[in-house]
Amino acid sequence: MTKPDLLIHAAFKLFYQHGIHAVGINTILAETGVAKKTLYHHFASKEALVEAVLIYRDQVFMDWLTSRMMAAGEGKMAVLALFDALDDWFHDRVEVLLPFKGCFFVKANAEFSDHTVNDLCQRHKQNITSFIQANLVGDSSELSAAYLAQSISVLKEGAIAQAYVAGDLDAAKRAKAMAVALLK
Amino acid sequence: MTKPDLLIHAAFKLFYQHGIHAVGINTILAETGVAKKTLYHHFASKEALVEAVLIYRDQVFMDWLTSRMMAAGEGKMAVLALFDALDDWFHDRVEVLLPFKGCFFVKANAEFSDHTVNDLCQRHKQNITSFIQANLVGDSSELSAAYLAQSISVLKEGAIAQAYVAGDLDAAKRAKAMAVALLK
DNA sequence: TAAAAAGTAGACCGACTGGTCTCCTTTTAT
DNA sequence: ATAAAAGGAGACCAGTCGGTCTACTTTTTA
Repeated sequence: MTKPDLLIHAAFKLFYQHGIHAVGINTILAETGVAKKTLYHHFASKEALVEAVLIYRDQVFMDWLTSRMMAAGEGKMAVLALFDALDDWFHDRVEVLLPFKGCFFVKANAEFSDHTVNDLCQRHKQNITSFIQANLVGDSSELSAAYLAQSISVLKEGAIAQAYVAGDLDAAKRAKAMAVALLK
Repeated sequence: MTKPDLLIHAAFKLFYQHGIHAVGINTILAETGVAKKTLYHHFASKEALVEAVLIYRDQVFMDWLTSRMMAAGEGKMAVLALFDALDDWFHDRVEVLLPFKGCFFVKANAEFSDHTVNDLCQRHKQNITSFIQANLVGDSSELSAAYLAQSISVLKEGAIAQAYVAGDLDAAKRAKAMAVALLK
């Protein structure tokens, strides 16, 4: 693994667990054994590393989610599979996502205001909603695909937040039941 | 207003907007004009102030929410009024909650791990779910009040997260529509 | 009115932050 | 083989962090 990737992986793990402001650059260095000079050779600043971490997590999460959804079929089947995937995530059955600690983008977004980080988080959320919507167009429904996709997103966000903050690890199952009713 | 209250108000405003770790004690002092000694006369540490702020916000939020729900009637009517209240909050029509910046407890929870703060956030969420549940017991339904209350909580959390992170300010309206279907 | 409590201003402290720099070694590519 | 790039170890920097302390003033209370 290249040094930048090594740093991004370690940084994500620490940021995800303890928060971004709570983790100093020196902690990441100590964790990886990488020299400070090397870090600043590849990243202009901590901020740049944070952004790289967000982009990395976006890719990992989207790749995982899309593959899980596509494997389940098309249209509504794919959308409902989203909640099965979430359920696996909450119960730590998805290694690539690391032990469940809520949504990294929601958490990162909470630590900044009027910042590039916020844009990256918003874009990540919009990407997911767009992907859901793409699976819904064409399906017969009196409700528009856009409206349905946004509703599904509400269920998805709610399940994640409820599972993490309130410790309700079965939130995805309830969210799925509501999604079934919505898409029927 | 007493000094402790003054500090708590200003601290909440700053923490809510910029994050807890991002706001130093000196910023709060400068904002309020209070002397550092006075702050440490009333609070043992920044941590103690943070906890006081969480308790304060819990009270303000719960008072507002319960009064909005009770004013709408009983049972399902109260529960559905929750989403109307959220819609007002998202659109900055609720002065006591300050301009909408997402859920303070979700944000605070994101900045700590294995900490008193996390317990306070979890308890806040559980209090709300319990209150919802209390409005649902007795209502005829094949689903238990506990299950319904948790589902409503998923919708509520989802609406807040979606409104804040994705900028979908009408998320409460969609959540309400799903709540109507759920409680029917 | 006098003692006690609460408040102010700000110097000061050690610890830590993100970031720079020097010196030296290892790896890579031509 | 050799030059360039990447990496390591860590001293060092200015700034900021939470928190303490002194000296003095204001407010409250009995």
